[in-house]
Amino acid sequence: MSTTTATGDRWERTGAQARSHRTQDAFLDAAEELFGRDGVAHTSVTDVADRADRSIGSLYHHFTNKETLVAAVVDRILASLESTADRAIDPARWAGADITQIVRSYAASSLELGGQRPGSKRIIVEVSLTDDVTRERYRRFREHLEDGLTALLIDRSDEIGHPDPPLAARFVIDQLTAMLTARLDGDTIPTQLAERADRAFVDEAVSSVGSYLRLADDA
Amino acid sequence: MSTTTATGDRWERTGAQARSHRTQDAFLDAAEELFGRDGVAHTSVTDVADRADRSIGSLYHHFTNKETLVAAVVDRILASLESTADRAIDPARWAGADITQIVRSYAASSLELGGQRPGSKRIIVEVSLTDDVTRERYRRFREHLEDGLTALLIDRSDEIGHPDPPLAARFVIDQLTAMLTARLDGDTIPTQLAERADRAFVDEAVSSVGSYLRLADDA
DNA sequence: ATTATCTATAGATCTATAGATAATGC
DNA sequence: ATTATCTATAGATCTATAGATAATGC
Repeated sequence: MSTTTATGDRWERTGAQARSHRTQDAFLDAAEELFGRDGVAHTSVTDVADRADRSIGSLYHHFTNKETLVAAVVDRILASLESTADRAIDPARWAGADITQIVRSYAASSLELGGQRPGSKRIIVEVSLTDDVTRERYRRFREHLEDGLTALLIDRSDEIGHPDPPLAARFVIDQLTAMLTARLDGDTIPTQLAERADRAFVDEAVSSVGSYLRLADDA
Repeated sequence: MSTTTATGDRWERTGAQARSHRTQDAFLDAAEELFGRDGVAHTSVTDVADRADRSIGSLYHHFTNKETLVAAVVDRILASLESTADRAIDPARWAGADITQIVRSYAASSLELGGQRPGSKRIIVEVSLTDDVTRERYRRFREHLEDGLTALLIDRSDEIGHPDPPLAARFVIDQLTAMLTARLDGDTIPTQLAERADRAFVDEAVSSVGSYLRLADDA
């Protein structure tokens, strides 16, 4: 029947032929694009098949139902985010770097990654509305990323002039994440944050972090 | 036929009987609740009629189609937000208040209002995805609110130690708005911002604003 | 021989309407 | 007399399947 199986409502690729692999990717690419642009609920499986230049019958050969297709798209997005986050918070990567460098790099690369795939987050947020598994996995991803970044800052407590370094580190990462989210959401929160050029925005964000933490070279 | 007319795709109440008024409110209340909880796309007009304890025929007597019902709900939400914002940024209201008081009040009342109706924003964001008029109106609302708040701060430039008060005021309002948004989105961005108690969060946000602006009583 | 794809369509769900019945208020 | 409401259902749209045809790779 189908070459996909739902393991605990999740998705697993089990295609045999090389053609199968290409077709599944074509469906996933088409689905991700349309889901991100028009929303999952407003995109029909027929739309996805048309966009992928394949038939609706072929789509249902590869995916049990629309839910499975959505889960596959979500899984691909989250897996990519998770691996990026793992690399970003690896202490070894930041050996020798100071807080300003870490913060600047986090802000700049978030904007770059988020700007490349603006629909990804929209998909995750929409699916999370009704799917507990996705909501929880997304929450864990962000928690993992923020915890890792906070730890990088706490490891550099000697640079922090704020009287409570652990609390200040945590707050500053939350604050920065909120600003990056606002800026990346664009249509959702399009204020001055969205209008200012990326570089100027990062500069001001880094400066704000520095003054709140009372970094050594700031005093 | 119908007692609603679509004026430029917008909605106008034209009910005659007292009963009509009550029924329209019942439909709007039911729709707002379900739209906010399950999403507009996942809520059928039948769901709305059932929730309002009225028939589908009655719903279509009052609203031309689902789109008109959605527009009516959106209009009610935005009108409420707009009037709240107008009151919040009235300079007369803040005569004698300093920056810290303004910022604290903005943060506290945003959290209070947003917490009362968590679904409102979700509805606006979902509708904005496909409706240009709503997206633009929501953007204008936020721009108006942020411009007003920024002006209140700039009027108090003598309190600001930052070398560029207009830029600093603008940045700080953006930053604060981003944090409030993150906190209110709860499920969307549930990190430490969401876990900390409202009062502690407001305290830390106000303190952060103070240190970035280099407020007089902070130096 | 097995796997992938296509066309055609069944089945489910949702929006919207028609026409009959009930309530309102002059 | 006018307005509001209800029941029943038509019409549109979407998901999913059946069965025939084409391509793959041992």
